[in-house]
Amino acid sequence: MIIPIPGQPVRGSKSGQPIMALLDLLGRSWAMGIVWHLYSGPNTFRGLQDYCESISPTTLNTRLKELRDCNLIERTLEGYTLTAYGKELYELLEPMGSWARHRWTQSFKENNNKS
Amino acid sequence: MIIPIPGQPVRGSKSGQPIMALLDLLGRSWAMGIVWHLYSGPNTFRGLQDYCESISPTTLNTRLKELRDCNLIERTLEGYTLTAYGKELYELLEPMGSWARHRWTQSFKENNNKS
DNA sequence: TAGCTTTGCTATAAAATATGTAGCGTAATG
DNA sequence: CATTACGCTACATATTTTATAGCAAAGCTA
Repeated sequence: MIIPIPGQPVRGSKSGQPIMALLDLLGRSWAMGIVWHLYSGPNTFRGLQDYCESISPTTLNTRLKELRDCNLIERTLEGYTLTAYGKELYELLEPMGSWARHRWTQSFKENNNKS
Repeated sequence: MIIPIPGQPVRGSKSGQPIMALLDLLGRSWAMGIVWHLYSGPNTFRGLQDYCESISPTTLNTRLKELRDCNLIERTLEGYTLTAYGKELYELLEPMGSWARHRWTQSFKENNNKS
């Protein structure tokens, strides 16, 4: 699996615009979920496996490697942890949580009238 | 493919927490790229195909259906367009663009010293 | 120190998802 | 009519993810 690094061609962008590389990275299964979860504190491999109910160890390991290579997480004595960059990214992701709960959920209620 | 709707079980969350449903939806290939791109204006199926250099029509069509079912895009006379909800979501995504350019890119430069 | 448990992870096969290519039906244009 | 562009479907192939088993290393515990 190609590691999406800004400035290098990635899935969906030959120019390797940073945002495209980031969307590629975060678009892989479980990537955002891992970042989201680690914000609540460091966790072990098995702990993450439990959190991501249906992730396979193969995929978890692949994702962890990618996120490490992309400077978002690192390993410490306490387990996998968000780096400073990872925390910054989480903080950008966070507003999506309340938006999803309050606004997005609402949108499904408006559509009873649809076909 | 299961459409991730808040409140219903989705990939990675039996409880269907809205944020998990959203991460599932946006985590699918090209989903974020489509939202990102449509913010610059309505576009046609073929226009989106060109933008997403390597997407197949099959996947594009699947993704468009999902995004429509999830109230983020709709079809108008001008082509596919972000809904008001889609625009709100884009605005949450937008800060990631400059973060990727300025901060994330920087993180790769710091790591020359690594193994 | 021998056994048991936990942890991080690999191997492998099967299932799910995405790509690549061809091309159909419709509508507009000439 | 013929040509073109559009939205999309079909289908075979390739890639990615899951599911399951299990191994090697480290930490108890007796």
